[in-house]
Amino acid sequence: MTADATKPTRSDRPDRADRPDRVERYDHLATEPKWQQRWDELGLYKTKLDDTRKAYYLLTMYPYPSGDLHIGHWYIKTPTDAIARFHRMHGENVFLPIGFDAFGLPAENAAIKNKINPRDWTMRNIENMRRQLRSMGATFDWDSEVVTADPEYYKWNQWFFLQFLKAGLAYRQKSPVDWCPNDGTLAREQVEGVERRCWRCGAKVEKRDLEQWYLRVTKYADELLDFSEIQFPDPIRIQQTNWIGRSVGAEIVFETAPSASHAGGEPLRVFTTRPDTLFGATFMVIAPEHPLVGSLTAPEKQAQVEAYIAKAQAQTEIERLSTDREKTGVSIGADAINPVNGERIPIFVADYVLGGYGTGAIMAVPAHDERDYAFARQFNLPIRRVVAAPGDEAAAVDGGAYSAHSDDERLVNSGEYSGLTADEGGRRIVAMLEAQGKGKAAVTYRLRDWLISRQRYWGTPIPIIYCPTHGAVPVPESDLPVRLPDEVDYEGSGVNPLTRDEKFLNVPCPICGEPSKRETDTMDTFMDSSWYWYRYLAPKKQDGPIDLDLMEGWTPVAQYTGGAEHAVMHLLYAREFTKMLRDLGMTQQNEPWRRVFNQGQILGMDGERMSKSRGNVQDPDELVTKYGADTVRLFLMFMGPWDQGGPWSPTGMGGVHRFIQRVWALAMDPTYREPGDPAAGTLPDGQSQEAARAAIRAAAHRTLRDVTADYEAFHFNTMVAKLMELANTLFRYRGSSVAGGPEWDEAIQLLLLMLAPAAPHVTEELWSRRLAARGEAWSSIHTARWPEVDQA
RNA sequence: GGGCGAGUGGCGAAACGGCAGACGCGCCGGCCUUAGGAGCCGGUACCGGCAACGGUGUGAGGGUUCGAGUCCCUCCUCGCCCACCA
Repeated sequence: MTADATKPTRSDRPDRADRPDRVERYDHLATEPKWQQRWDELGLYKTKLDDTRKAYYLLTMYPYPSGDLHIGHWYIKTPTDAIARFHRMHGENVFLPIGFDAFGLPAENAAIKNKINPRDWTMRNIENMRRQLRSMGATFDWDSEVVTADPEYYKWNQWFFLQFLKAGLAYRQKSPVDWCPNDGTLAREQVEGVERRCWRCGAKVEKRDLEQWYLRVTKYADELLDFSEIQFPDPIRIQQTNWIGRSVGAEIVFETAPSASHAGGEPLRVFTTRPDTLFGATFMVIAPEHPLVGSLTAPEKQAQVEAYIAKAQAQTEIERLSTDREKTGVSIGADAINPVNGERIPIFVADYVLGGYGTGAIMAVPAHDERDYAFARQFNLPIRRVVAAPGDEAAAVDGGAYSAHSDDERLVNSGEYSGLTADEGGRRIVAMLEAQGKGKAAVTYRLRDWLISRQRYWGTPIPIIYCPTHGAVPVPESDLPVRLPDEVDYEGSGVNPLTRDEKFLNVPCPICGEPSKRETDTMDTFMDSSWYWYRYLAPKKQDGPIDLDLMEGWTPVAQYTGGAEHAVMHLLYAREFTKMLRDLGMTQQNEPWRRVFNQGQILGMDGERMSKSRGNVQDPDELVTKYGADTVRLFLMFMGPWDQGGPWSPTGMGGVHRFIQRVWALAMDPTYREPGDPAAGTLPDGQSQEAARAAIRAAAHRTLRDVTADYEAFHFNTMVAKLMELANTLFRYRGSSVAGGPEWDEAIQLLLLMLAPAAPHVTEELWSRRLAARGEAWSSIHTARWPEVDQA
């Protein structure tokens, strides 16, 4: 950068003009836009997808255009950009696309509040975010951009849904939602307080059963537990494993006993992980949602049971599963018969059993399960121990459940199975039940099918038409996309406006032409985010969602980076989606990505999540104007380990800024002697010239070795620290007899190359001056090759 | 409640099981300056000492080891996630 007359820098102010020893200082305001424009003109970051070089697909989670792009977005994107540049310098063909996760609830909230169209709100935010993301000098290939609210994108969500439907991977089922009489379905975050009131109108929130669409992802439960083709950080792998929650046990069929109000003989299936404790079952518990509750409940218990079910429905699953909560439940006035010994045991309905897990019913063994124990104590039910260590058989169970079983324990009080080990006894009991058709070995999962229906406007319409004679009819593929109407009137309420939109609603049945109604639910936005990186490869493709040839060459994605808050949901849904694509025959791939890294999250200065409503967002624009994009980039990498995050604090930004100025000074003016340095111009510790030259060379190559390793391991904070150390070392030699010599020159060259991925503008500027000074033709530092370590 | 992480100077943080605190901020001192909220050099874990040096130190308590910030157990505190926020 040459001194610009319109923008005086510190060094060329008039009162400085008489100071010839002053070094020209780096002016980010002039330099950064200049190079950004140059890179754009040269198309430096447009990826040729059909190139033969080694492909490196680097994917960063696309942002939600919330309208408050904050420093946290930069914290995510900046190191990713540095990784891209690092790989380019290794000669790889790097693809780093970007897009926007444009559907979702916040746009609707803003629309209702401010009476604007969600599309306008979203697109305005996207426009601003594009500008901000460009200002950081990131190497995104904008030609590949994807916006999920674009009909050309969501059309393919609909297409995928229809394929899944055909393949039997999608189905419709009733399931409960949180419902407000004024605002319709509510998200969890829209239900406030223990009172469970609507955030918008304060009305009491109810549960309502709606017909909703599911994707059959539980089909992949076992396969999802296999992580051999995907490198996850350990915590993510563990969280997904727990989420899928594979339990091995048995399904056992109890029968209801005859009573005054009931003939009996009705099968009641339970799942248990401990079939060995079947003789210890002293009662049975069914979930409030269990389909047989109504028919089994004795008339005199009816009122009590109904009241209990109503109460249970007002609670969240998290509350229901809380183990330190007092157990509640009511007897339904019916008994079940234990298939192993014919014993009659009472049936209760209790909320600690969930309708959605296992069979929605359990055999309760209070001696060997903590929850059953607590319930038994609460209701004075018998507790019978059936597993014990030798000599311990008679010991009472009163301190709590005794659930551990070790090798020296044997079954007791278990009829002909007494004396066997728990494992052996369990196996034989299951075998016996199986022979009688009263049970079988079984595996259950905590993972549930993916509920994709949302009672919202701002999402992908589910392409179904309900005909009075033909039922749920898929929209023909040729009629896709089912477009969201542009005109939308919320009438100040959260209720999905599609349900009132006559033009949208009324269509003929595709089969018979009779007047029919469109589905008004839209899709979960996790659907959008489950395949967007495939679309990046051919975002304008008209005749299909994905270019399958490019897909084979570029995916699985080499590296995916994003926030740890997505550990289970997005990162699991997307894996499921890829497996479904495979089962549709579109690909052979089993996993969407090869390697995933999770960065930490930048919180506000108050330690809370950054959001406009909390008023704790840090706007990156101010910082860029003040310090320059390079300083902000470097600071974000330097502040701590990338996977850690933490509260935002700009303290220390000045130190990074100073480092950049020092690099500038080293490269621009090696022979300058600092007047404030008593040792300026002398070699440290009375070193000989030869020793000094060797020391410079050793420092540069040692740094290269360490910095290369740090880039590879995403240890950006120590990478910056090591470059600072090298700069400090070089500063000790600045102005001395070795400064400007060949070893010095090599060290400067390495320093610039190593810094280039992290601080692309200042290094490009210094690089261009360096080439000019040598009379060499210009070429971008970002196309230079990463240097080789020479540890001579 | 459950799952997953994290606790190290005044602050952000370093540290293959091997001299704890690299690097940076802040602070203190010096230099250079008409000037300094610029730049440069030096110091800075804590307690004691002018100093050499001595003692104490990685949330608390136990354990493994020749040796533990690091590995194991118990506990405390904080953060993230728990299926309609994305």
